[in-house]
Amino acid sequence: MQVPPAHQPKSPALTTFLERGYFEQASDFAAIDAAMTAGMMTFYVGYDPTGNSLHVGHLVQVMAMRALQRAGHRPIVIVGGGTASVGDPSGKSETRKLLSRADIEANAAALRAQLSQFLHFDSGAPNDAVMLDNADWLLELRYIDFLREIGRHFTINRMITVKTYRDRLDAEIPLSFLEFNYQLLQAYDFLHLFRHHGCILQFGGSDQWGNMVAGIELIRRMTPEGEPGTAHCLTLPLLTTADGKKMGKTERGAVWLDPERLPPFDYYQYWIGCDDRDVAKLLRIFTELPIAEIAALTQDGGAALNAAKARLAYEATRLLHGQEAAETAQTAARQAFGGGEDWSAVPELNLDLAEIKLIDLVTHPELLAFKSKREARQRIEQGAVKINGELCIDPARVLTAADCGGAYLRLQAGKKTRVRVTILPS
RNA sequence: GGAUGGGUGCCCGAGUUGGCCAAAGGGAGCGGACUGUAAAUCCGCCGCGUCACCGCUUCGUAGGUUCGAAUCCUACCCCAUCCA
Repeated sequence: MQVPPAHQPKSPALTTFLERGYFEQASDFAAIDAAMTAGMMTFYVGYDPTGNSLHVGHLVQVMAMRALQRAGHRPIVIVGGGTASVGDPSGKSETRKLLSRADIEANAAALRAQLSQFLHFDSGAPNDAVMLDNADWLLELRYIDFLREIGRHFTINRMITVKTYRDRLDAEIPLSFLEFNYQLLQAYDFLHLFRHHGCILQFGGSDQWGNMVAGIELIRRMTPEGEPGTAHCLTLPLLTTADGKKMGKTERGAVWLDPERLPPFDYYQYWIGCDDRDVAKLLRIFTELPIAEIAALTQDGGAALNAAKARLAYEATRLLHGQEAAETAQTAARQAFGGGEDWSAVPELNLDLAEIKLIDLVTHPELLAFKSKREARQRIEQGAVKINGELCIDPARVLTAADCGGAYLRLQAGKKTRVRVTILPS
């Protein structure tokens, strides 16, 4: 394990990694730098297809891949269709449930769609990203052959020193043989990619360190004398916010990249609501603004940071959802939170009703500004709700089409919720 | 398998001589004020409802005693530590 040397790396890609904050540690910093300097390098990142959407917590890795691809290197995205049926025990305190093939395939498709926002897969360039499913080579493995060829290179003595296994054993939480094999399979993935796709670098979160190193060692042992047998890995930092929480988690749940789960407007708001202390860091990691520009945006501090946050939110939203969505979100945010009256870009809620009580509106399942009527009543009475800019403290107030002033009603509930409501019986 | 301690609201954690307990305190969260859609601070809320002092459902699960139970009894489940 090496930390980056004091001197600057030679490759643009690694330079970017360092200055933007994607780098944590590497197996051999100088060798990776050399490989990146030499020309197009192939690297890979693995994903567990256990969910159908990525969230902001995954985004550092995505941005890092994007940076490397922009620097001319070739990403391979492994979707762990094979390993998902085993389950990575890393960072998990419990044995996880297994997924069906159909789920895995659907999740893989969703993953590819989201990554396509950040990486090019089909541009025709030599460094187009490639997505592979490790089920393609893992499922056909034959047990005895695998044991003889791969298993012989691993010692139990060494394997149980890996932190993720160590922790499980120390805590005496059952670690099944199935899960124990995860490391071998991931190492085998790396070997497969090394041999068949010329992949020499893997990166991932620091919880993947042990698995990645296992791959490097396997490759070294399996490579005949005289052939280049080096592979490398590096880890990305786990981001936390200034108040010590994991990036991308809010009380309302994860910050999803899927617009069906989290509309662009809310995605934009997530970024703009960040802590002052995090702005510069977030701009470096989640946007592609030049470092000098970021410095200029954030140098004044104080209220001037709001401009930087707006830029952060805009850029981050643009990368994920495109320019149009980003502009819409920006316009909507300025109107809704800046006291504007033109809410045409603000998210809307259409009600096919003649009338609705304020308390019912605010707890409407699609809005859920407050999670129960009891809470809603209290908040309304505390002055949390404004209708068309007017404070309304009567939970029983009845709203009709007349309140929409011909178009829509501007509802603000608490600090975050801004919705354009139309009440119109069909 | 045996012994002991323990399971309380989102989390931590009081409460177990039965009523004053919807349950102290802290944290998180939410709302308001102040600000800059930030932080800090202050005030308020923080089980649910057709809701000010009313009703309903909560203190591992299921029964029981009692006018009344988180608090007592019985069985069961789970957790921690120690012994075998």
